[in-house]
Amino acid sequence: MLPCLPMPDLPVNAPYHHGDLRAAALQMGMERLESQEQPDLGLRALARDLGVSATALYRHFPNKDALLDALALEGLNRLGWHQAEAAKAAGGGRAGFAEVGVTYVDWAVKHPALLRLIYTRVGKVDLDVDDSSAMGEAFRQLRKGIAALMPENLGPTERAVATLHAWSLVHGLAMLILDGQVDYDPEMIRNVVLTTAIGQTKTP
Amino acid sequence: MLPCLPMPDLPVNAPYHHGDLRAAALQMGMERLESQEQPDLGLRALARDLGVSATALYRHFPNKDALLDALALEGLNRLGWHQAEAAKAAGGGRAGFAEVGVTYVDWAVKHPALLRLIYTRVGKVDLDVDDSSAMGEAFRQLRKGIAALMPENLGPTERAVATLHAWSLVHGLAMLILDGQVDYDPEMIRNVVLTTAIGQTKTP
DNA sequence: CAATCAATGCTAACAGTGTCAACATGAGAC
DNA sequence: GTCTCATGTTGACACTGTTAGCATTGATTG
Repeated sequence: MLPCLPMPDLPVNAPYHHGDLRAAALQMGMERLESQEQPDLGLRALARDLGVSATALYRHFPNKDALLDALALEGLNRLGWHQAEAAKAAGGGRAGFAEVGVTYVDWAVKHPALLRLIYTRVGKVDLDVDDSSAMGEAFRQLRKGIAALMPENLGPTERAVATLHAWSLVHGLAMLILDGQVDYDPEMIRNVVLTTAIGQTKTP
Repeated sequence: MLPCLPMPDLPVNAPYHHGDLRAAALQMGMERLESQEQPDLGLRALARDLGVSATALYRHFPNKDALLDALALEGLNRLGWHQAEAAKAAGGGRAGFAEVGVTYVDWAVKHPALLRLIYTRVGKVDLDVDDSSAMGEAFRQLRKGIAALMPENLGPTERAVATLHAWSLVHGLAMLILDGQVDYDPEMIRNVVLTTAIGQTKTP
């Protein structure tokens, strides 16, 4: 019910004359991503609510896509950090593994617009070419975090398969819940994640 | 290189005086979804290339969303039909199950824009309220097709868990491939899908 | 301290979009 | 033959992303 957040202490950094517009724009975009399901991230709309001209943002982002990429990167870093924390807290073993999966889905449910933005944006970045991009690096870290949960007695390919399996599973689960295909039930998710035989090979 | 497709035999149905514009619009939208990764489905752009006025489409669709919904529904029906065919051809057992999973991912790779549209659109439809919508029905059928692949000696809840697991897995796999996170390798996918223990319960 | 310069912001404008209201056209029904 | 309703068109409004050119300000020099 607070139409305008009353804290005046938002100058995160004030290196230039009117305030840190770039940080302010990212913060406002992030707030919208957190509070609305389908946030309006238009340049003009953002600039208007920031009390600034329509084209002022072009001094900080080359175009709209760059702004969205920056927001997606920030979201990806938050997700990666959150997952790392969960993995640390849950410990190893199947139970801990399931817990981390539940954590992923839980985060997705709590930040639906942000997760959608992440996976919308990362699809448009050419990760093969711009391999050293911040986006690619953040994703590599996320994947590494998932791989770290795997049992240690696996070969490299088995490990890769298991990592891909886990990632696909929780990601698909999150997407289906976000799209309203499945109700969000942590117990159900725990069961689904546990329905995985790590290390099983292809021999039928 | 054909600016105007020269086949005059596109009157799928010609009940009114200028031709079946609705069908023509859907056909053109579908062609763009099939041939381009990020197709331009704007109303004006479509109307222009259809040789028709910008607002003519409003006689057939209440707004842009309705057009996109219609395209998504058509895509969903095609996907469901394709999956049903694959399930019929693959037969039962773990191998057949994996084959159907590979088929799903394969379809997604071949129709990336269409699959994205489907899952973008279905998220905006309120399936709880409009439960009898064509979209909801098509999705229910897809889910039913997946459930039919499960072994028959499972209880209803185990069946639900296994179905959700399978659906999440292939959907997440498809999304990760579409987003460039994972290379498309059918053998890899087969392995990942096989890394699933159907019927395993939650007891650790 | 004063002058310069680059960073930052503003205005005006262009092309494009979705959407509405009002008007025109034509095919089929009486 | 006339009427009517479905279909298509024109014009307009409020948006959007983006660019070019001009204004301002803070910091960096001499």
